[in-house]
Amino acid sequence: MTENTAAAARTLADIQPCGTCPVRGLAVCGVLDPQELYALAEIVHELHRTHRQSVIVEGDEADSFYVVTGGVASVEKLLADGRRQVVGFLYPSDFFGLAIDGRYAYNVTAVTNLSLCRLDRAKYLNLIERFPKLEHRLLGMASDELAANQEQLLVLGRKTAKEKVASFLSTLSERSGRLGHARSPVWVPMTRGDIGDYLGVTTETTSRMF
Amino acid sequence: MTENTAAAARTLADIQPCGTCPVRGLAVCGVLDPQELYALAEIVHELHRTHRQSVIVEGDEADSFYVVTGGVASVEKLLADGRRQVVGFLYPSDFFGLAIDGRYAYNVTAVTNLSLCRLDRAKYLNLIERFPKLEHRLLGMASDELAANQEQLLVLGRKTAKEKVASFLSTLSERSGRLGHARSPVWVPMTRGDIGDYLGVTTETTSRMF
DNA sequence: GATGGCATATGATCTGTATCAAATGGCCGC
DNA sequence: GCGGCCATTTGATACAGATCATATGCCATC
Repeated sequence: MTENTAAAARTLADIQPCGTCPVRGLAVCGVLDPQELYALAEIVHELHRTHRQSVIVEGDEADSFYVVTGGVASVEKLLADGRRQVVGFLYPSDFFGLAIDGRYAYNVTAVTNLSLCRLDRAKYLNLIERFPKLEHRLLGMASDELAANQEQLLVLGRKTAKEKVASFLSTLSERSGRLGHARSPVWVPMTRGDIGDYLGVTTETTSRMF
Repeated sequence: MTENTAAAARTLADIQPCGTCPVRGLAVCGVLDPQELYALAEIVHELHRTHRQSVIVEGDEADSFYVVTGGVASVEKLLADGRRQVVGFLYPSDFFGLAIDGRYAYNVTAVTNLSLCRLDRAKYLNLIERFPKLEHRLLGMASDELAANQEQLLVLGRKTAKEKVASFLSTLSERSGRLGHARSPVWVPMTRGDIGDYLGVTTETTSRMF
């Protein structure tokens, strides 16, 4: 791969914004080679959010897929009386936008300053038909997410508050490592309230366990 | 569709065991038309289990996919000290076998008498290359499962014991409807212990809430 | 530099569910 | 038909974590 880097970089730099995307290798996009990447870059729109701004809202018509390119977001579900469950945190290279019956079943909200790519759903489905490996990759990522969710079910259902916080920190640490950052100390951008709502405990309990 | 049924049935009856499978339309297999189904039927092995027998064990090498054709199974994760979290219940037409790093991350155990199809993973992946719609369907089913798991995270993290049992029963009822059975009364084949381990409460609490 | 709004921390009390303990009833094997 | 094994139910008590209350510190805004 080394001898190709210089040539590939010249080509890639021309494909905007995807060619120079910092998370291309890790995201769905990583399976496309440079000439295929053109097709993707054509349907990509960049967008940005700041703390607490929402990206998608439960019940919205699901017309897009998204990839996080920078910052952290939370995926959350709400109960009618205001109780909130944070279902997961999204980091650079994570995607979201899968839907049930054409609608999103969760909110996605910016935790920090957030950069995203939006992909028009119909155009993306077209692309998938041209490049089946995109769908293969998507299934792989969905499968990973499924496993992570199952692990989180174990945490929520069967662990004590202290164990929950420990699991949370160790997951953050592991993810930090996967993204190429230090495994320790970990950067914890979300509030105690966010963490509590992720772990199924209160803000106070979260604070005490830290 | 009506005028084709007789002709198709003659053809389908020849494709064993898939042609006469009771859940073919609902499972992954539903996207294949009769001549494609031959290819699937060739790699399918049927197997059976009874109450409490295990199908796959956490850590096993993930060399197969499975489809439930009859009965109910539980998907569970264990902690070293024996605490158990039931991550979901599998009904006819459900599939399982997705893996992380080539190994299963959960146990699957028969709740009732259970019938399954086993698909050799490598052969199945070959089939997916021949019929990309198989992968598309798999992604759709994984996406549904993801949504169900997120809903369950909300239940485990934020609902009271009484609400948990209510959610459980209403999910069972809905699933029963989707499989073409009565929505009420619901058939509850799993023990109070299984339900408790699914809802993150004890057997006693489950019993009291019923 | 004062003011208001959050996030966090920490203390006191309350409560939902766990835990411990029997009792009951159904089912299977002998 | 009897004995033993489970699943389930029900009761009494304990405790982890919720709830309520207050304090502290940090910014952002004026």
